[in-house]
Amino acid sequence: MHESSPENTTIRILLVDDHPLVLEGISARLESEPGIQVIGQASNGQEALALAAEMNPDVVLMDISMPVMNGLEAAEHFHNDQPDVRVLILSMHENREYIVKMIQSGAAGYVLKDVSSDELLRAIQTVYQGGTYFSAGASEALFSEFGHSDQPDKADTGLTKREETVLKLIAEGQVNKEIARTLNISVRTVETHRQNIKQKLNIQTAAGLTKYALEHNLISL
Amino acid sequence: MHESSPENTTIRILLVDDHPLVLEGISARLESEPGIQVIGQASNGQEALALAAEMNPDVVLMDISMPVMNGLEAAEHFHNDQPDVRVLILSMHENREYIVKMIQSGAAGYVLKDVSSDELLRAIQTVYQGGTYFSAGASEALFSEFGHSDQPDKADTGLTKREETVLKLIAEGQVNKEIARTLNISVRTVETHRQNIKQKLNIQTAAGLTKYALEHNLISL
DNA sequence: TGTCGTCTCCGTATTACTACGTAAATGCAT
DNA sequence: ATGCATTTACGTAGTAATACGGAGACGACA
Repeated sequence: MHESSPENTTIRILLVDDHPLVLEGISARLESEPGIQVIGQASNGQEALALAAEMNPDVVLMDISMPVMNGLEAAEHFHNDQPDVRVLILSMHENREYIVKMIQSGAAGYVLKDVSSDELLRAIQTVYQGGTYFSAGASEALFSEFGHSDQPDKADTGLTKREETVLKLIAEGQVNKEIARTLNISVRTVETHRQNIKQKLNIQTAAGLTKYALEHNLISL
Repeated sequence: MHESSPENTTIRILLVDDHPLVLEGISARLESEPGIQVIGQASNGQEALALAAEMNPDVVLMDISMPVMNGLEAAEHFHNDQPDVRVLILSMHENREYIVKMIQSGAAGYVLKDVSSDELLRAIQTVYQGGTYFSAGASEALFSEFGHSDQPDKADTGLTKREETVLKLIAEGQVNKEIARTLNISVRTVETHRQNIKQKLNIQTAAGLTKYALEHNLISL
């Protein structure tokens, strides 16, 4: 990882935002902090990637919505091409989808644009040290989903219990004959269930059924 | 939320750990910090809940494994009964299951016991302000599960490029005829690919192929 | 140059699945 | 007890997929 005593080291930051005003504002706030150095600015993801390759920043502080290449794509590229760079997203969107996507794209943190400079500083230090930071709104949005919404909530499929059972077995890759043996019913019955399921879900292929089952948390990988 | 300038406010902390030594050590380290005040100590979850009800701490810094009532249960109780209290878990376990469970129980953060006091301080401030904090090891463990973690790591499948392409289409639910049209090849060719794929992967059904494709991140839901 | 792997295509026979339909037994609710 | 959904099962016909097989074109690499 990085240094063991980060407060003694200067964290080199690349700022990425398509609004010059925002860029300047944040830059000014950060520059006044000891231990923080803004080594570059970019106005879109493409620029950011190029600049980062040159300057090798510790942390990229980046907006999501940008022209040319948005923060999402950029984060992915960073993650693949320059994995040492920690990407901290600075966004106005409190949208769960966004946040989850960002994390999946390899971002190390997500702070909302209404945070105090104090909190922003802390976020930067956190991600710099390898941690993960979500500001209040972000973490609420995030964990209300997978966190403590108790169950992986099996959505209502409109299927009967038996049909769900059959669907699971299909999704797991069993053929009708195996399913019949498993459930101690005839192959014909399995076929009937299979038909009904496909009809109800409007899905044509076995592969599609598996995908459906996974999407709806009937089975897991 | 709380104060807007937290560095001017004293964060009142309740320490919970069943090892007196750990309790003292952390207490000493934290007390030397301005802005932090350890207002109480408890040696198990039950004590912690009782003490917290009296003293109304801002942050509960708590171990997981404890006698009488462990951190998990305690966190749940805090979440339900004293939701204003921010629970920060201090654990030696880097186990994903643990971390996920803690979050589901309403913990606001999870730091490993090997963190620096500097990082611990930052974690405390973060959760105090309503954020979520995971130290490096914790966030790695956490997000390797539900997100993406490091790479979507398209594992080596032993399949050729063409076969992977076909597999993707199969997994998406296309039938051979559609795949043939999509790729501008004959149905027979698709069949051949399909056979080779199944043979290589030792999978019998289309559903199984879909599952495989998902497991190996060839497609996503 | 020659071999190897890949991609392409086809034939034949068999098996699995689909699309329709029918219908009996069961359990649950009104 | 009657009605309704569910689960079970079968018939027939057709389509899709599989299990074998062979084979030509092409590029990479030795």
